[in-house]
Amino acid sequence: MKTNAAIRAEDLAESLAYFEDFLRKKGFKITKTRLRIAERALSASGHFSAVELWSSLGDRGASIATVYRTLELLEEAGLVRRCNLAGSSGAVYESYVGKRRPHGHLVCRSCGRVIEFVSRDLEAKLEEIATSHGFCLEEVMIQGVGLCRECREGR
Amino acid sequence: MKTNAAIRAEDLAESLAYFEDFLRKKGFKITKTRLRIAERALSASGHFSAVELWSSLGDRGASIATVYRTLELLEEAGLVRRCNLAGSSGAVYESYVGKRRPHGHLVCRSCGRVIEFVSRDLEAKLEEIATSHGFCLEEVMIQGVGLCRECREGR
DNA sequence: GTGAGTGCAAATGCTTTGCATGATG
DNA sequence: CATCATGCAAAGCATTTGCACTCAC
Repeated sequence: MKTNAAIRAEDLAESLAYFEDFLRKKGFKITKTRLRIAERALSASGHFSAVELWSSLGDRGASIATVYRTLELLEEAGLVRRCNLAGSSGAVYESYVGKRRPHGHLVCRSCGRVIEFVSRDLEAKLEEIATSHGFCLEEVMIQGVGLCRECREGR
Repeated sequence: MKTNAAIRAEDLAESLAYFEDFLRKKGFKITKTRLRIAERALSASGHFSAVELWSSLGDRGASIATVYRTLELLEEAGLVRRCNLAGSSGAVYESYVGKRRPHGHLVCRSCGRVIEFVSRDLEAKLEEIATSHGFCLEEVMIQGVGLCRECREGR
């Protein structure tokens, strides 16, 4: 699992502090294991699976069960997003540190590359559609599947 | 599994004929089992899982393995779409008979209800974004998660 | 010290696969 | 009658759960 060199140390620290607050407010305990998992998850670049995160922690890091349990907490805290990218069998996660805005994904069905994009127009339009159905929109998942430039041009 | 009263018999027949053609062209065999599964899948209303389809066929219908294998063929033929709706653990499928246009879903996180919508604006916008990234868009999955009118108004 | 958190291993649920048998072109 | 399709059961994988032990508060 790659960690992001571009992530600002202060953003990470802020998010970790936020996570601690979240745990306190919910009456959950602040444990070394939770913080270890949170730090790794939040500083990840790109998308990662629970198993990838788990193995990147190495021995004595945490058990896979606890990784799943902690990722759920991080998601609840709004610090991490779980998404089902087309083509992958399981769920993948992404850190929201430094980019809280919702965004969409373009997934290349050939090389698996994921391109992220943000579009207020798209969000606004979907919000409008939801409202017209009396639906209260909380989360948006927009995904396009196809071929990226590199794969179209013969790699 | 519900079958759709609103589906037109001629649409279904046309799609089944198309599936047979597809099988012939690909050199696959046209078997009773495949046609049985196809007919049920194509005439379904709403979303259904492979297991739901399988159990709706009853004894002597088909094995679950063959249901999966046939759904894959139907998807390849473009007659059925497989989608990962938020909240459900496995994949669900939907028939494209009578509504070939791509469409999005609003999924209620409380009752699981799925509202379908079609928006050319949304599609066009996503197409535009993809193009600007040199990405060749083949398939679109748009999903909103939240609360439907009924659940917001206290069921 | 007490209850929540953790690791472990077993259980689960969905999906795929290997292989012997059966049906299709 | 040669293949491909099917059923069955077993395997696979991601994820969840039960339970005894450990740690944070």
